[in-house]
Amino acid sequence: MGKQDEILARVMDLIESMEVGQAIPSERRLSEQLGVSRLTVRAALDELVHEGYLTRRRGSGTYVSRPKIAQPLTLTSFSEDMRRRGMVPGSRTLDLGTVSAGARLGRRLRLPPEELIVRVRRLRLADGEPMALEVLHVPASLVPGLTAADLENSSFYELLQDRYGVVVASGTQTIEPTVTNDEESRALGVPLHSPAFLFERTTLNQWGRPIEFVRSFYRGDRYQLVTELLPRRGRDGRVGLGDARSLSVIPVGRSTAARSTPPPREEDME
Amino acid sequence: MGKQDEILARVMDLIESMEVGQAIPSERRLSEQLGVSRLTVRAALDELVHEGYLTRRRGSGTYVSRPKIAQPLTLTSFSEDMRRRGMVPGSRTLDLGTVSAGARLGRRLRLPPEELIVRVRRLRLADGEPMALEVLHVPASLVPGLTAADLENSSFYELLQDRYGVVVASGTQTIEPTVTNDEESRALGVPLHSPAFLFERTTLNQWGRPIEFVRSFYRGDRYQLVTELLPRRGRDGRVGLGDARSLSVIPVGRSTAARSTPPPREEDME
DNA sequence: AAGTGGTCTAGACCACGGC
DNA sequence: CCGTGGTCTAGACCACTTT
Repeated sequence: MGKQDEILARVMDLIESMEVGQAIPSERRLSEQLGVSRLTVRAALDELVHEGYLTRRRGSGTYVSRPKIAQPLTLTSFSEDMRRRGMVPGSRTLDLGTVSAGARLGRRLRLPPEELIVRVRRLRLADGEPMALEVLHVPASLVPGLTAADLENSSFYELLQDRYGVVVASGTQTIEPTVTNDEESRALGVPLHSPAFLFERTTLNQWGRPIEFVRSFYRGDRYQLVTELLPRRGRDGRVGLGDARSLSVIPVGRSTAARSTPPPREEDME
Repeated sequence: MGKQDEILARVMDLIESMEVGQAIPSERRLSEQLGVSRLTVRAALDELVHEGYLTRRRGSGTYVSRPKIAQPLTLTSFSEDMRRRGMVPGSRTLDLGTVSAGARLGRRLRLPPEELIVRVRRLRLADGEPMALEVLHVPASLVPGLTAADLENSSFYELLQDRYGVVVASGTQTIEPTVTNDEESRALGVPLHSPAFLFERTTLNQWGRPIEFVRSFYRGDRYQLVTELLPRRGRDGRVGLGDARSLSVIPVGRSTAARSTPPPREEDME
């Protein structure tokens, strides 16, 4: 564990005992008090600024920011995301079984087609309402003895780490627009052919081996992606909008009423 | 312009003259050759690594990477994005007119409802094929004398900066899944009720004043969002997948054939 | 053993904000 | 004016990869 991480934790504690808008001690003061160089302090603060906990004002100071409404979410932990939004997360396992991978899944998980995988379909709920339908695929050899109950009460990633010693290290996720089919509509409680996000995520462990492949259907009427666009100097010195950092998935809306097909949306601006 | 930016440009030039997989000079050598400290070199390389041009291997060296298939795109410059994909971008202005803002647009652009705005509908093409339908709204006072021809041949942001002295500084973009309506289907050449991304972007200048509000409909059969998920230590020291950095918009597929409604998609894994 | 990236140090100058 | 964040320097040690 580097000093930077230690500093980060210390400052995080400090922030939590402070009011929004208050200035934290200056970088020089912190480096002195904590016995590290200013650069080390800065590196730690950089992270907290990037994550939205702090705001810097040149010539003035560094301030505790209100956790942004569109605070970056993990894209991976549904439960934590919902809790951060003040909603009560839930999970209902629809079915769980072992099947052979087949060609397509084998390719995604880099397994021979005859290898066994555990396939779990589950419904993700927020405040009791269906938000997403998730189909999880994991090599069966990785999770011996996995039951539906295991998934109801704890994070799958925590389970992987604590019980199976599997550590997630990286992943890739693609996002597409789609419309719900018959089965998805029923599960999510939306009209047939409603707009939805299709997330496909492949997760790797520390050695680059695929751990899981997940397909999730998120209700389009309750989910929005938000990105903040930051300025970026072009190669020619020009300024434009660049990196889309801090992609957030935010639940929106409240209506539970059934809708017609195709679902209404805010009319075009005229 | 800081030294870091100069170094960045120098290294960028260097990279372009090298083969993928070759190692660039070590950080120490670069700092010596370029007459700056190693930290400055590192800061510059950090950016290039973040943008995917370079890969670091500890104990070994820093290598030119193949521009990733899912190289981070700007989300804002359609033309540049398409060129990076090796496609020929195009733009066809469907109509351009001046209307009063009204309540909703006025709110988005922070203008009184009676204020005039320029509204432009244009089709974005790649290799001659429609990819997206874009509706652009700009306060009329910002862009006096704007014509359809202006938009055909140059980037709108370049135009803003060069002719009108308006500098984009930040922005927020939301992304939703939707289905195309009648008009959008015709414009994009896809069946009615095809899945599509709806991007809504509000762009601000350096003083936080809204410059533009853009609604774009991207064909769901040609576009995918890709995010890389990076590990992130939790506050409790646990490791999970965290920040979704480098959101990319990538065009996919090639088919131009009309499809049924609802459009087919890869069948569910079984 | 030599060279690499990863981290850290102690100090410096600059541009900017607020007094 | 002084204190702030933003940038840069020259040097150091470590863990790691390569030979």
